[in-house]
Amino acid sequence: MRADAQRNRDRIVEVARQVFREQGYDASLDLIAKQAGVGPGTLYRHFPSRDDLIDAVMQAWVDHVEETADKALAHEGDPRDVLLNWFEEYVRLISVHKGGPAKITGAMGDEASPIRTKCQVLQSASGRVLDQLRAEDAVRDDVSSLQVARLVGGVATVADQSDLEPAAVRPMLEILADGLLK
Amino acid sequence: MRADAQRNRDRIVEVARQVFREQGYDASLDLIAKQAGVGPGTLYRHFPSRDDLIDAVMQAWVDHVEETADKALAHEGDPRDVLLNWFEEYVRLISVHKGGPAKITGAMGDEASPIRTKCQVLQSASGRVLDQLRAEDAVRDDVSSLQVARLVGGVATVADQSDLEPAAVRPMLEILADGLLK
DNA sequence: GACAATACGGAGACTGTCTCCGTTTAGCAA
DNA sequence: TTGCTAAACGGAGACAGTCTCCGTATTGTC
Repeated sequence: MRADAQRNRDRIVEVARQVFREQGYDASLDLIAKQAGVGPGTLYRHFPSRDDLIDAVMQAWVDHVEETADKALAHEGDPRDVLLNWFEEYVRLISVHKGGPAKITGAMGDEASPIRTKCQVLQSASGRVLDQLRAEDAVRDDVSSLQVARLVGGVATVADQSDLEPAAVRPMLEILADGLLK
Repeated sequence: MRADAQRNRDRIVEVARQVFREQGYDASLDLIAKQAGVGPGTLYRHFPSRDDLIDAVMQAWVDHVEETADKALAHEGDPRDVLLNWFEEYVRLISVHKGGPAKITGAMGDEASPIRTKCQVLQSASGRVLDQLRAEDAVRDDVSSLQVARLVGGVATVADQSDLEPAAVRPMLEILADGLLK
C-alpha cells in the first residue's frame, strides 16, 4: 500500500473510533470522512461497507478479548463465580460502543459477515472458559459456545438498547448462569 | 375525527401492516404514504413518529397476546413445559415483523415509548404465567416479569437478527427456563 | 349555501449513502 | 533530477429517506 493511502486509512480508523464512541455505530460516514480530512470516496475505497470500517476499528480491541478470558479463567471462586465474571466481562467487551452488542451478536455465526473474525475471537474465548468449566463437570454439556455467545449477547443487546445499568444486567446473567450450570 | 381523516388513517395502518410484514419495520414511510394514496404530510400528521405507526399496526395484535397467555396457562404438563411453551409463543408473538423483537424489547420498561402500552400487555401476560408458576412454587421468586420479558426478548432479538430457525431457538429458551425454575 | 374548522398533499429542505471521474501524488527507473 | 505510470485522492452530484410548510380542498354545521 502506498504511504499516503496507509496514512489516510489510519486516520480514518482513528477518527471513526472516536466518532463511533460518541455517536454509536450508526454515525454518518461522510462526517467521519470529513473529520479525517478526506473525501467520501477515499473512505469508501478503503472501507466498502460500514461493517468493514467497524471491523477495522475493533482490531485493536481483539487482543484485549483473549486477555480478559485469561483473567476470567484465573478467577478464584466456584464455577458460578467464574462463569458470571466472564459473562460480565463479555457484556462489557461488546458494549464499548452503542449498537455494538446487536452488531456483534447478529453477525455471530454468519460466515459472510465482515466482522466474522471478531466474532470468532469472542466465541473461541467463550469456548475456552466453557471448556474449563466442563472439565470440572460444572456446566451441562449439551450447549455450544455459539449458543452461550448468543444468550449473553442477547442480554447485552437488550441492556444496550434500554440503557440498563450493570446492576440491572447482573441478575439476568445470573439466571443464564444457573441455567447453564449442572 | 372527521370521516375522511378516519378513512385515511385506517388505510395507512392497513398498508403499513402489509409493508412492514414484507420489508420489516424500517421500511420507507413515504412509500407507505404513497401506497396508501396519501401525501407524506398526511401520514406524519396521523403518526408523528415511526413508532406511533408501529403502535397502531400492533393494535390488532394485542388481543391475541392475552389469548395466547391463556392457552399457555391451560397447557397440560409440568411447570417446565408450561414455561417453555409460553416462551416459544412469546418469541413468535414479537417476531411477526422483522425488527420487531428489538423494537419491543428495547422499549420494555421505557415509560415514554409510543409502544409502551403494547409492552405492558406483553409484560403483564408474562407476569400472569409467572405468577401461576410461582403459586406452584416452581420458579424462583427473586425475578420480575420485566427481567423475564427482557431475557426472552433478548433471545428473540438475536434470533431475529441472525435469522435463526425455531429449532435453534428452543435450546436457548430451555437454558433460560432452567435458570428460572427452582 | 355559506363559513369555519379540519384535513389534505406535494414541493422541497435537509441529511446520509455511495459513485464516478477528472486531478493529484507517490514511487520508481532512466 | 526528471519523467512516467499506476495508485490514490476528493468532491460534485445522483439517489433515497425523513419531515415540514403552507396553499388548497373537504367536511360538517348553522
